[in-house]
Amino acid sequence: MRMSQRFGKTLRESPAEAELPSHSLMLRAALISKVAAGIYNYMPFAWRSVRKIEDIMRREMDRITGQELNMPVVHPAELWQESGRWYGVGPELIRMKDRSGRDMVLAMTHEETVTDLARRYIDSYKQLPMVVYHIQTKFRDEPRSRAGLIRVREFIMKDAYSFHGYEQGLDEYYPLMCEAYLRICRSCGVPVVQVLGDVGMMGGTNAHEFTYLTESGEDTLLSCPECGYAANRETATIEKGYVPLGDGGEVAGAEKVPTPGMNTIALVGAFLGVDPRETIKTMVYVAKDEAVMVVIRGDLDVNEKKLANRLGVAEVRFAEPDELRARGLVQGYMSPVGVSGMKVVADDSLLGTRGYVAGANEQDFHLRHVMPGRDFTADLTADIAAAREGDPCPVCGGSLCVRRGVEIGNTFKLGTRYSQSMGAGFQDEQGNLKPLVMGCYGMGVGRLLACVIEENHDERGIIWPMSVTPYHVHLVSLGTSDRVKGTAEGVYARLQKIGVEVLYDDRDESAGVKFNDADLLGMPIRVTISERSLKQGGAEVKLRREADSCIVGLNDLDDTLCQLIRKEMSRYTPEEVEQ
RNA sequence: CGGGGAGUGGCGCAGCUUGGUAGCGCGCAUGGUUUGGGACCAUGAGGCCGCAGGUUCAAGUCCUGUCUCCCCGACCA
Repeated sequence: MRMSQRFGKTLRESPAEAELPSHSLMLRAALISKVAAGIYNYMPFAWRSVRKIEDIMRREMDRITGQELNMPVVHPAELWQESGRWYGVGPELIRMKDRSGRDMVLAMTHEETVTDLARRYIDSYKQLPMVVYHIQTKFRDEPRSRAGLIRVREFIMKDAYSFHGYEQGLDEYYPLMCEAYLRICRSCGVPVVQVLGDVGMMGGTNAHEFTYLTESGEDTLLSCPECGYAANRETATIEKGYVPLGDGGEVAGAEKVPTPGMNTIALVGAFLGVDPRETIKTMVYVAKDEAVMVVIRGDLDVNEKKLANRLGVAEVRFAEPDELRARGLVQGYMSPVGVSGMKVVADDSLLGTRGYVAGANEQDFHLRHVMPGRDFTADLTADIAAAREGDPCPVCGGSLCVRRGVEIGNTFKLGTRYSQSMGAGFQDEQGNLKPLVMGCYGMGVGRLLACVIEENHDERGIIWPMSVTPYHVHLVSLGTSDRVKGTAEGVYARLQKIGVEVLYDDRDESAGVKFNDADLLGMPIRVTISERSLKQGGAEVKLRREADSCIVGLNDLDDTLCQLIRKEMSRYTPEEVEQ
């Protein structure tokens, strides 16, 4: 490729809209160009990288028996009505009508279409397991796009789907996919951590996210530096410990005590001389118009996402003060003791026999010796506690850290969520009709590209990993003499002939312009041919990621470059990644 | 959807307070001199100042509405 003919040119200044390095560099290097909020053109250089990333994904999917196919972007609404998501998913699903008035949707994911395929073509256990994938456009009308390609509305995704006869089959296959995901990211020069994820609206039983850790990420996760435990904030658990009875005796009967003005856990605890762990915190949430009383040990906080999941609703909100008053509840002095007509959800931190301080449902009064199970009963007891910085790790008890990251991929054990609603079954060895057990696995191509740059750049520009670089070599000629130009042209032709991907800066620009563009564009190897280099014996060869350069004789140049490319490439060849 | 900010040649910005010929840098075109870290000189091209109303003799500038974009939050497989 000749720079003089390149479609797209570099910018000296970063466009005002860019905040993240990856966004700014992609705009300055003319890798992407915005069409609308969250909708981008991929320019030729970026597209070359995209294709290489896709090929890495293909390699890894094929390696674990994936079969590539292609499913459409526009789906008939019927499929989504069958799965139920036509009714459950909000405005992020673009709905439209075709010319005959038929309801259609723009694909935001492909569980429906792939399940439709499975029910047509999978009949027997003999065909299982079956794994298909495609790399294709998705559209999600997100409320807010941000940060260039990190979060967009239209994007390319590699999504794979596996079909199994039994849970056990999925359990056996699932780790292979996780390993493939780690290998893909490693091959692209992006370090990721595998974290426990929330199953969210996808349904299913088990999920992981593959997250690139960066402060500018939008995902929050908790990780344990001691043992490596890592989980999304929405699903992270903590070791809550059990608070034994102070005196080891029996729990006395509940006793009302005056606590004037003590309307927070901290105030009550200090006033009565008890640890917050010996108190019950009571809140009222509203889930789908139903008020729910939520209790948790006083030192802990409620994770609203966990609570919503437990209640089977999309979201919960804090009850308004007048909603509390309408039920005769006094803010700051609430508890489930003596309250009827409301569902009570208790965090499992309140399990066990001991007395707590709780509200008396009366202004300026609390109760001592309140015992869950005796003085009130919960309709549902579950883990609804929020994991916070410094909380004990559920695995080893170490101190959890809050980290931010970008979710590049995710894996789900879907189970029979879609096969059941859409009637995708198979016959087992006994001839019984069973629903297919499914897994689904997504990975964002553009997002991964953005993370490649986010991870691999310096203040001068991009530093492409050899595995996904648009071109292997950036050939720069300096000066306009026939000798220099002729030599550079010859090298350009020869390298192309032996299969090296060369970007040749043949422009009549000053050295500064060319070097700065080379640094910004970031090809891993730069080859400079000038009067000076020829005088020194050949061409100057420099790695983008290193400061030093060396002179290589023109006769040795081809071999040297091929070796260098191979060596650089090997840095991104995945070894077996431990599960 | 809530809070904040911004729309002026391709990019970065000034001009708006106090209405009166639309400017600067980069980029682009042509000619010349340059050529190892964003060269220089000269001459040019390119803008319904987001859009629509209104006020005014006169609106980039004042008023109203509207659209779009960015950031934070909510949301998000």
